[in-house]
Amino acid sequence: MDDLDKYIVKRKRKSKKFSKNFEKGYESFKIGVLLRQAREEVGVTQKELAEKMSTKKSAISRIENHAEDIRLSTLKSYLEALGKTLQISIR
Amino acid sequence: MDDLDKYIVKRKRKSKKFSKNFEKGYESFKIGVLLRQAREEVGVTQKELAEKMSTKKSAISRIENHAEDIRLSTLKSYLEALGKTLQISIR
DNA sequence: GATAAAGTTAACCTATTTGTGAACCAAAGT
DNA sequence: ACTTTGGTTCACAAATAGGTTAACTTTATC
Repeated sequence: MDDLDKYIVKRKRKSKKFSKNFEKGYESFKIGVLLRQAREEVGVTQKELAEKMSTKKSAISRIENHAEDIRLSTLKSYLEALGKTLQISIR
Repeated sequence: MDDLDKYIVKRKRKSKKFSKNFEKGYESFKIGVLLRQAREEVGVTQKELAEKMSTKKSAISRIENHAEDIRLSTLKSYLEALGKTLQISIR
């Protein structure tokens, strides 16, 4: 079981809402996890990232956990602050 | 000169703002053009698309021309209404 | 087990996106 | 010339994302 799986099990225990959203496969949730993974890969804290994005750590946490939707510009800026880029394509 | 090029030349003639945004390479603009291309490829009108998205043709036009930013969910629903899917990846 | 660092959540407020209706333009067909 | 169809733009209302602060929890470190 990898780290992501562990994390999911843990969150499911803690939060009914999280669990339900996860079953439904909400995009919102998935993008949050993707972003968190990207951040942890780079090894930067929410606070550090927040500073680069000129916002607060609480906003980062919200994006990674709660946020129902996200603007494209926010997505881009989150990733660019990590030195990554967003690839978008249409299939 | 392909259709996209022709379209861009035409819009530049008509609109200073469009032209300036295009030079700057705003994401917002590019995504609109991408979406319009996808729609035209499928051969559906703004009105038809709007109906599938439960919205109005004016909203579609705004997304394709004006919109400065867009929500991920809106992007997804636009494309899904065309029978396409959005691929997102992080580099 | 106290302290600090990292993360979560809630509340409030503001900014922005999206819904909507109406007026308008251009092109195409009648 | 009139009508229809597709598209654009504006103005206003409604919905929602994001900024901010503060209190709280968790985890790590001493």
